[in-house]
Parts: sequence; structure tokens; C-alpha cells
Amino acid sequence: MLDISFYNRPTLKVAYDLLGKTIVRNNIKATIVETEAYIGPIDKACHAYNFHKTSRNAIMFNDCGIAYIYQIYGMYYCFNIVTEEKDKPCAVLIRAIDIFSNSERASNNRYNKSMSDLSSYQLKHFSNGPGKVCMSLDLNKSHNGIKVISKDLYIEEGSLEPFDIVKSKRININYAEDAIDFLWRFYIKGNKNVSVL
DNA sequence: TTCGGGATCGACT
DNA sequence: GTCGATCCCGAAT
Repeated sequence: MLDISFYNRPTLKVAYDLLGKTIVRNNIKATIVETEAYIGPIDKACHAYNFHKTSRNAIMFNDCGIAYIYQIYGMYYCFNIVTEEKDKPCAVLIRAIDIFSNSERASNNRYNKSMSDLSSYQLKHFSNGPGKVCMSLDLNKSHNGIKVISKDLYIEEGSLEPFDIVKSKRININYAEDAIDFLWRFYIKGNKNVSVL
């Protein structure tokens, strides 16, 4: 299990290094294949830009290694891991994963159906986006603030073959002015679960 | 394969 | 009152 020292580092490094790692949640195991960095002090795309603190984003001001989960578009959730030191509001958004263990349980979380009953479309769109990640791993607002260093939810080293990493602009942050162009999104080149090419 | 609109509601102004 | 760190489905290409 990665410990708190992994998360207490510059957010861009954490976002980069999380690629290829394994996320473990209730016996479901998945490879992280796409991440985005949000760095509150300097990032207009971040909910905590310029240290702006609200009831929604307050979790980001805590010690790192915990989950920041918020609702979006009224019906979905996004899962982030808080990084860096206390009172420096930064996080990494997990945008896509590749589930490889206990996928039957994930399938019930995601579609309330068995793996064998899924269409090819459903298989292709299983966890290639932040809302889908949360559905698959059964994460919602009630999990906001839980430790990502616990038996219910943690990250461990992966076992992927060597892979290339692509840097790009982040997705759907058109309001973020100068921050729109920051290359703070990272994904595994060629992975089938990356949300947007 | 791509595009556009609807869903849905809490957070913020 | 406005809108979003999204997803899904149906229609058009």
C-alpha cells in the first residue's frame, strides 16, 4: 500500500506517478490509466482556486491521502485524492481505470447486472470517465474525506509492462481562463479506457 | 462515428 | 437563478 509520503509531494508528480498503479476498493482491483492535477493556489480550474474554501471543497484543506468526492451535474460523482501539505488545497482527479479483478462486483455496482449480461457498448464504456469510475467502485458523497490508506480503499504498486505517458489539456474546464491550457492531464498512451483522445 | 439535448440538484452568486 | 472536473440515448452522417 502506498503511504502518506507518496501523496505529500507536488501534485503534478503524484498525478503522473499514479498512472499504472493499482487502486483497490472492496476487493475490486483496477489500474489507473488517466488522471488530472488540480492545484488550488494557482489553478482557476480548481474548486479551491486562490485558497477559496467552501463547505464542498473544505476536505482539500486537510492532510493528504484522503478522498475528495463531489457531486456533479446533479447525478454523478468525481473521485479525487488530496495531495501535498495541509492547508494547501490540491488534488488528483481519477478520470479512468481498467478493472482487472473482481469485475463481477464492479459490474453490479455499475450496471446492476452480471458481467456476462453486458453489451459490448457497456463493456467499452465501463470505467472510461470520472463518473463511471465512481459508479464502478461504489464511491459517492458519503465517502468524501475517507482515507485512501485503509483496507476499504488504497493504492498499491501496479504490474503493467512499461508504458508511455501522454500529457494534455484537462477536460471540460472552459471557464478556467489561463489554466485551460495547462498540460495537467496524464494518460497511458494507447490504453483502451482513456476517456478522450 | 459523431453530434446535440436531456437528466438533475447542490453549490455558489 | 445559473451552471457544472458528466453520462446516455437517439438522430444524423
